[in-house]
Parts: sequence; structure tokens; C-alpha cells
Amino acid sequence: MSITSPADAEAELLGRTGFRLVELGKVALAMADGALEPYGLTGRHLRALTLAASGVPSQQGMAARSGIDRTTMVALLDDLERRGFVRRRRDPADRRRHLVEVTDEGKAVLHKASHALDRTEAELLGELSGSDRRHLGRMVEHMLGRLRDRPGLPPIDC
Amino acid sequence: MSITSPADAEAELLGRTGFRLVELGKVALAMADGALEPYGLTGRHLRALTLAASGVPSQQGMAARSGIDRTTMVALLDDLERRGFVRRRRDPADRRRHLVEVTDEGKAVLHKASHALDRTEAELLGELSGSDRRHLGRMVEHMLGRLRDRPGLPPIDC
DNA sequence: CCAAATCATCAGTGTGACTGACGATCAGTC
DNA sequence: GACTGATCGTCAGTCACACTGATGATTTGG
Repeated sequence: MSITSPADAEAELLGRTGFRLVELGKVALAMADGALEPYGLTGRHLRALTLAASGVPSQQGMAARSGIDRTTMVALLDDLERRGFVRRRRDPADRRRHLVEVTDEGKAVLHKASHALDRTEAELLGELSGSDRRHLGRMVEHMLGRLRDRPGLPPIDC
Repeated sequence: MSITSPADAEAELLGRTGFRLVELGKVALAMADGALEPYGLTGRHLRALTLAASGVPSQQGMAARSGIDRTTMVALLDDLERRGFVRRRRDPADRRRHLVEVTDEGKAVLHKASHALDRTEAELLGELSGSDRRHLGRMVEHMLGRLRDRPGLPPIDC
């Protein structure tokens, strides 16, 4: 399809499914950040906290795994530590490393944040039926699966 | 559902449809920027160019319509003008305003960019069937329709 | 024991958009 | 016609944010 009238140019750009998906992604991120805000967390903080909870050994390992820059990871963990959600401890087995362990407070906030995200997700998906949600999930999964290790794509650092 | 084991925490976060949608949006944006790059355009340049083509009168009107900051719009149009894609002219009816008109070169690049985005979209949607694509489009549309004028959401400035 | 590699960190840099101000112009009022 | 307030485009300064490159501490392998 080609551009027929000048006034259609905008509609043609904005109407693309790709553009809508970009828009939807931004809205979803904004909603998640909004839901996390009462806990003083951003999406990246949560990502870092989750990585710590999943037992990734070193900070650089967490950075590599998530695509977050290693120096940014330091700052994120600084925040989380200041708030008492994680604790850094030298790895006795390799004293270059810091073991990042989630405190009880960190676990509690992770739990609460998880529920907040559940509510956000419910709001995001709106009145979509169960089968619609499954279908959507499958299609998104399918697209991401094919594209994820496409050359030249930046890592998704959340 | 609650977190059962630490190792599941990451999967639970990353497996959410909301998170996947954020990821897909970022991938889609990166692909679009990649497709536009040969023409020296970014998504925002294209958005500005499209706004100019659709006949929005003033620069500030374009900014307001798109959510792009007014000073950023100046810079975008500076770029586009330097490349000869648009031309600024005082509005004779209101000499405060600049009429932004798309040059023939601008129209040509808009046309080529549109085709590039078509190809990107084909790659993004992959092997989804026609009915899947329609279903996806309807669902995305439905979600965006409900969420778009939700309070507190930032404008989508592309 | 030494060289190279790895880890966490930090200071400096750079990019990108926003804030606030400016001169120019217009619309409405007296 | 002069005055006031609003709007337009622009620019300089600022701010947030993440990245580059370097550093000291530590480990690993020869």
C-alpha cells in the first residue's frame, strides 16, 4: 500500500501493527513503573533484585545476564543495599566477587512487587478472554523466539 | 501465584505477558530504527516528517500532537531541513508561525522509509497467518484503546 | 613467583531531552 | 492607536542517565 493523500501519511505510520506494539510496550512499561513506584523501585531495580534472588553469583554475571551495564548494576545494587533489600558480602571462595543476597525485607518487597505486577497485568490485558490471552502469549512468544538472537539487536535491559 | 523457589523468581518476572510485551516493543523499535538508518532517519525523524506531511500547521502543534517536546521538535526539523527533506516558511497569515512543508526529496524518502517499514513489519510478524495477524491487531488495538487516556501515562513520543 | 585475567568500583565523558528565558508576533481591550 | 496577555519559534543552560576507561584487589595458570 502506498501513500495516497498527505493526511493519510500519519495514519499509515501510526496504524502499523509494529508501531502499535512499540506503543503498547511503552505503556506496559510505564504501568509497571507506576505500580512499582510505591515501593521505591523501578523496573530495573526489580530486575536486579530478581537476578539477585535467582542466585546469579557475581555482579558482573548479573549484568551480563540481564544486558544491564556493569557500572549501572553497581548503582542499582547501591540503591537496593541502601534500602536494605540486598546485602553484599565478599565471596569467601573468590574474594574478588561480591555475593549479593536478598534480605528478608528484599524478599518481602519482591513479593509485594510481584502482586502489584499481577494487578498491572490484569489491567493491561483488560477484558481479554482466557483463550485470547493464551493466543496472544503464544504469538508474542513466537515472534520473540524468532527475533531474539537476531544480529544487531540490543539486549533488552528492562 | 507466589514465588516458590528463588530460582523461579527470574522466570516468573520474565515470563509475564507484560514483560514480554515490553521486550517485543523494544525489539520492534530497534528493528524499525535499523530499517530507517540507511536513510539517515530515526523513528522520531520519521514521526516529525510524517506530521509535516499530514499538514499539521505549526511546529508546536506538531509537538503537542506527537508528545515530542517542543524544543526537541525544533532540533528534529533542523535535521530534516539540513537534509533537504522539509522547508520552513513563515506563515503569511500568522507571522509567528512556520509552515513546514515536505520537499520532493522528503516525499521520496518518506515513500522509501514506508517500504522499509513494511519489510520490517513482515519480519517482525514472521510466519503469523493472516487471521493471526488480524487477531493480534484487534487485541492490541483493544488494549491500547482502553489504556490510552489512562491518567498518568506519558505520551508516546515514538 | 610472575603475568594475565577477572571483579567491583569510580571519575570523567557524552548523549538526549527538558527548563526557563528571549524576541517577535498576534488578539483583545480600553 | 497603545496596552496587556498569550502564542510562536528558538536557544542556552541544566539535568538525568548510562557508557568509557582506568584503578586496586584478587585469582588463575604457567
